[in-house]
Amino acid sequence: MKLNTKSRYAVMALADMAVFSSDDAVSLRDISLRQGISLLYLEQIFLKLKKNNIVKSVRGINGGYILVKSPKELKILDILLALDQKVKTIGCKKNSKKSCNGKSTKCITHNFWDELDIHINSFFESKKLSDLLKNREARI
Amino acid sequence: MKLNTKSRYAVMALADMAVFSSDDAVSLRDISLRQGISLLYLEQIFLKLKKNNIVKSVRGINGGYILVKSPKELKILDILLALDQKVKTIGCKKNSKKSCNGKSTKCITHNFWDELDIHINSFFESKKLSDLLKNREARI
DNA sequence: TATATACCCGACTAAAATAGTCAAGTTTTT
DNA sequence: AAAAACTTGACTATTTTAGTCGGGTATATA
Repeated sequence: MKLNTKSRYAVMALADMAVFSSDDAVSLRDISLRQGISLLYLEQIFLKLKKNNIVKSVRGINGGYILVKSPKELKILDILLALDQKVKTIGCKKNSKKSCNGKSTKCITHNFWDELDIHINSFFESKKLSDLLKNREARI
Repeated sequence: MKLNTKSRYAVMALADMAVFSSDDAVSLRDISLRQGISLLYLEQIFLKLKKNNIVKSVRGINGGYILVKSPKELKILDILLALDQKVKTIGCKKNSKKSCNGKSTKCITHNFWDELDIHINSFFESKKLSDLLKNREARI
């Protein structure tokens, strides 16, 4: 049970932007160098972040990306959703279109998975990007 | 971010055992029929549950499996651990042997993933098998 | 206005994980 | 003896993941 790298790198990259924020756009090249994430991969990730209005882009020679919201307002959940990272443990059986059929023995675990989803989602909902920056060491 | 089927089926199967508990062992054949899970697959799952002392087996013609602990004492976490289902979101980068190297910018997200793990693990730690049975409908 | 920088975007692929099956047992009750 | 049920390792097809590739487009600055 783990988050995929796209989600993790997205959070990492946005945290990087928050740390190195200025009025200027932050280029993927800089993030790539600082965080050790492939530039090509970052492009793919930021495409989704842009589509989901987490960042906006500035094209051209001094271009890059800018956070749409302040780190204090940006929920981690929004980042994960932008990367299609649904927190879904899946109820009952794998392929059931309807998550439950009528037979209730098959649904013994159903409510439990729902609870788990709520538990995890509320964590991501409560955490803001700025929360990640709090405990880090002062020095770069 | 989801639990694999082995883990989910394990919880489902054990919940089934708890519901249909008696002094006798419960056969995998019965669980398979009731829960619609492949018998062969259940065998693989129960092998691990047995190795990890979640169930004990009774061989022979009226054999099957018996819960080692009562559902009230059996933590969901123990079940997941038996299936190798570590709740590890992975810190920092994928392949780093040491989860952090000295450069602290790379560890911006590190504490956050740790917090997430703790959050999820404490959920599984607090929930017992008996908790799954509470809300289910009275009728089979 | 040339050009380098940086975003844009779909398609592709290798590798790993997952879900599940198969074969060939052993044990125990009736 | 025979049938039910557990035991175990190996095998495989499918799916997912992680990441690359190629060929764009936009724009600031020299």
